[in-house]
Amino acid sequence: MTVAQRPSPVRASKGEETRAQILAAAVQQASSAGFESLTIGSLAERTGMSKSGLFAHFGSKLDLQIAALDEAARQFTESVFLPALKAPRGLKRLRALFENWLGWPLHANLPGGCPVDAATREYHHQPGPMRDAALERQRLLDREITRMVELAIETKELAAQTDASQVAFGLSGIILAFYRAELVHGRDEARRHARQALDRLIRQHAA
Amino acid sequence: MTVAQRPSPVRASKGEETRAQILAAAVQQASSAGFESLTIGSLAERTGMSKSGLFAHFGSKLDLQIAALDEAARQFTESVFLPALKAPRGLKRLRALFENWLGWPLHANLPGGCPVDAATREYHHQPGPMRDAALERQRLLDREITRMVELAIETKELAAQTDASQVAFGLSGIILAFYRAELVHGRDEARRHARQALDRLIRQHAA
DNA sequence: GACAAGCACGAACGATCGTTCTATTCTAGT
DNA sequence: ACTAGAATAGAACGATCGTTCGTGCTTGTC
Repeated sequence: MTVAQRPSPVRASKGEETRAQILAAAVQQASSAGFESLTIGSLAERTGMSKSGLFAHFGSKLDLQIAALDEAARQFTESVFLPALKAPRGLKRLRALFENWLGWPLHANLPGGCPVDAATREYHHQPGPMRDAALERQRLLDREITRMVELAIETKELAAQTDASQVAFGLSGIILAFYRAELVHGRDEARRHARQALDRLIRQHAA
Repeated sequence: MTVAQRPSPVRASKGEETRAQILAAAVQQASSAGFESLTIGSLAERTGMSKSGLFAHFGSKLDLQIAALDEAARQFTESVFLPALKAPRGLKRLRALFENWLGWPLHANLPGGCPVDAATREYHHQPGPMRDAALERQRLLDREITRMVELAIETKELAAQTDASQVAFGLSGIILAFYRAELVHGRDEARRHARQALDRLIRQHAA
């Protein structure tokens, strides 16, 4: 969920190509069943490779998990964050981010919602590289969102005394509640509630 | 002169007692590492039992997981929901529920937040008894919260035209954002943001 | 004190886990 | 076209998974 880190070359080598395929499958599986479900065996079957052949691309299960987390963050940046930057700074951009975010799991075929969120929940109590990586991503994300809110203050669309981090808190709550409501009440009702909640949040802090 | 030697006044049978101990450990572990991490072996080590001895209490891993989910829901009802019912209906009760909820994971030593939430995320894409049970719990919870909001409308503390389910959506978002912010920014800041978000939510729908 | 029932243990099962080897196939630069 | 190195497969390892089975303790009842 941060800035892109690797521009893709024109033609990747065979190895990098299959590695990318593996990671794509890994992200999907992690989204729906958690990063701990990323077993070498199941992933090998899913991609039609041998266990050892797949394993050789990463060297250890932990490295595979971290690579999958990075890939999930990269996808988020690519599908949600960067497109929002095309909108003019301020509320328009904030709303664009929000809409991209709501549609992301469906569009990217990530049935379990944001994988980084899943990882954060999964590892927050188990010290180690996965926990560190997930929390770092979340911090970065928070910083980006807060910055976007600050831009909306600078454009005077939000009141000058607005607490940007408080708005970011509210925004993350709407997204999280949306993912939950999507499961409990269905997509349409979840969208309706989420949009209304965002409108109310913005209205409340409007200049 | 028969000495009735009963260690505790109302003592459940030995079996039920150890079963309860196992479930208590299971709920804690599920909270921090997910229900899929509930392996017979690790749970046996944690409780100082043998694998087969522990296993005999449940008959299958699935039954153990479901029992753990039920126990988590029972704990939530006992520690969060029922105490709130002592407050007078309306906003007071809603606020009591909210405060109990915020403090629950810490007080109940559930480092990973609400286990039912964790289960919902973990299984929502894998059809089966766990998914069904988790979603059913969430629906029940939503109904209870919505009902509490409706009571606050009846007491005229909230506006008559308030959409109770929308307020319930907002409330769940605040709770979810709180759990997340607790990990990313620490408990104090998370509490501050959560309380202010609740105040704003209530003010917005106040009569 | 005998006896049935409830309860826990230890050993073992097949399956799968992550990982390490060696061997074979394929790709890419010349 | 040749070849060095990258990429993949296959077999096997010890560990752990969920589960079964047979056995021995406890416990409460006659």
